[in-house]
Amino acid sequence: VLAFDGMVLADLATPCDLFSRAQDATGRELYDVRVCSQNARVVGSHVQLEPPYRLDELRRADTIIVPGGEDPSRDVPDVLLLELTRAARRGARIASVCSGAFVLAAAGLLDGLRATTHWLAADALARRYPRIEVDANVLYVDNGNILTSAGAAAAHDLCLYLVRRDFGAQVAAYLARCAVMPLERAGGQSQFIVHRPPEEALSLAPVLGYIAQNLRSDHALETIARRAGMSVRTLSRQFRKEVGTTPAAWVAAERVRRAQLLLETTAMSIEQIASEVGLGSASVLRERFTKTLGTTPQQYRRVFQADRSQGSARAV
DNA sequence: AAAGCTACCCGCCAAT
DNA sequence: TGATTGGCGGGTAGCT
Repeated sequence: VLAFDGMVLADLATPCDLFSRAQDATGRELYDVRVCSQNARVVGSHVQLEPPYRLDELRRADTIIVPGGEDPSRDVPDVLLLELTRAARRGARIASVCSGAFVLAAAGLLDGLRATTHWLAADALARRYPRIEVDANVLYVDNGNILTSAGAAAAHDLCLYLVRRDFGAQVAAYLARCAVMPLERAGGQSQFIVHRPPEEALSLAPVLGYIAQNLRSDHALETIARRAGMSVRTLSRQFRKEVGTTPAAWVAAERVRRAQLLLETTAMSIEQIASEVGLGSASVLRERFTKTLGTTPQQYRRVFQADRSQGSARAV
């Protein structure tokens, strides 16, 4: 994990905490986390740090995490960019958090790739580096060895994703539980972007509420449109504008989210839950579940319920 | 797992 | 003239 003057503390701390807490079934630590910096002392706006490693550590790292800087327009030292490009050339995995994408961009690592950053900085990134395809809607983007993620909390999502990639959903799910985080958040950044003033944003709220209350029943696009008092086409557009997704996608996500809740808090059978959330059968639930969360319902339940019965001896 | 089919999404355009 | 709406249809994601 790279530290540099002016970095955002949380962007640095989150990967450190999450990765170092990752362990397999036998309790073995899965990552060797090292914080490195150019100089012995790093100045943040609230703390001064003395990271134990220097930049040459970047030559050994399998994965390099680059935090965001408080001022993205501030130039990072050339030597740092040099080490990053060098690391990229030898095939190291490099991931940025928040405005750390600007550092990767400055090193030329994002040219021609899809990337994300904090939604407030997305325009600036796109303007400054036209060769990057900036997507402000997602929490993170995976290009294989080059990854970028959105604002501070998305560091959680990114790290959990990496752990899942490296060691599987079980390990990641345990970590998520420790951090009191969902394994995967649906909806991307767009759910946090304010699309319009609050009063107006309410226009779809009653319909959304109704659907959430009646998940069991069928929610065809046309039915929703009628309930909202607008045409199908207009509903689709309004939905995109206010909610950030499409109606069908939102309903589907809502069903899975409710299923998660029921798995965590009840002893209902998978079949019962499927019908409760409006999914045709247990197999449909299963498929939707693995597709969006990367775990099976049973696994999810086991992991999240085990926590309750054990107490939280290992929790934070 | 494969396949057919339905419903959805979204670009486009005309109407308001 | 610009903004919004509603309908159409092709391509397709997802359900049975």
